[in-house]
Amino acid sequence: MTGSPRTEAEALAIQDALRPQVIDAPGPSDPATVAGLDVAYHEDGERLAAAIVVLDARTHAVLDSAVVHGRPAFPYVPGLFAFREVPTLLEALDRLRVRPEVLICDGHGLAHPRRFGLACHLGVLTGLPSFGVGKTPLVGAWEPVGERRGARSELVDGGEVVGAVLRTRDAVKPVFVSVGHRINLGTACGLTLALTPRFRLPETTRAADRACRDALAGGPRGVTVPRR
DNA sequence: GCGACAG
DNA sequence: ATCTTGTCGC
Repeated sequence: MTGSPRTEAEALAIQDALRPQVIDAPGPSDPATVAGLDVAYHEDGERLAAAIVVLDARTHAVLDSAVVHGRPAFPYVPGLFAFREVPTLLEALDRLRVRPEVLICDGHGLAHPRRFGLACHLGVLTGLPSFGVGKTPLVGAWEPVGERRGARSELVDGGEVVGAVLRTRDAVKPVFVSVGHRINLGTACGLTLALTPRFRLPETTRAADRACRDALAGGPRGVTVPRR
């Protein structure tokens, strides 16, 4: 009942079954390792590459990584997005040698129409603390966010706080942070800020994004840059 | 009915 | 997601 769905109705049933398993806990505010997860799609829409990169939480040095090629497991439907990428991401997670303490996903967690976005899904399936950092909103409304890095505003949907709109760089478009599993919003925002010393997106997300894009392109070859 | 809609 | 460098505005 929790495998890959064939229809939207099955997907909704799986979300309903897994949602009660989300655990509300403080989470590790000072983890030793953090992992970034991301997926890149081939233009043919038939192939994808999923990457997970584990970083030292303090130095941001790469400790481990895994990239797996696969196929989208479900069509793209807002709200059911996780079903596309979860199977391949879980495979990549199995290949890691270093078990990360926190998963940082490219997408939302509770900031989802049924409170079960990708970050919740991966958290419940792996049992690991997780949260999501999205570049654009899926649900919710918020008050204008202060222009300085660190400023945040509550992301509210259906009368409840489902996440935070967080400014990670001065005067740069904010990101959308939401809890996935076994971590709270304050901890998630703190980790997000610790991972954005220079860019809008967390170093974890950037590292995973690079890894899966490189893999799709055929992998880095030597030190030379592709020529005309 | 019309738009919005993570990646 | 992906197509994509320089350009417009403050």
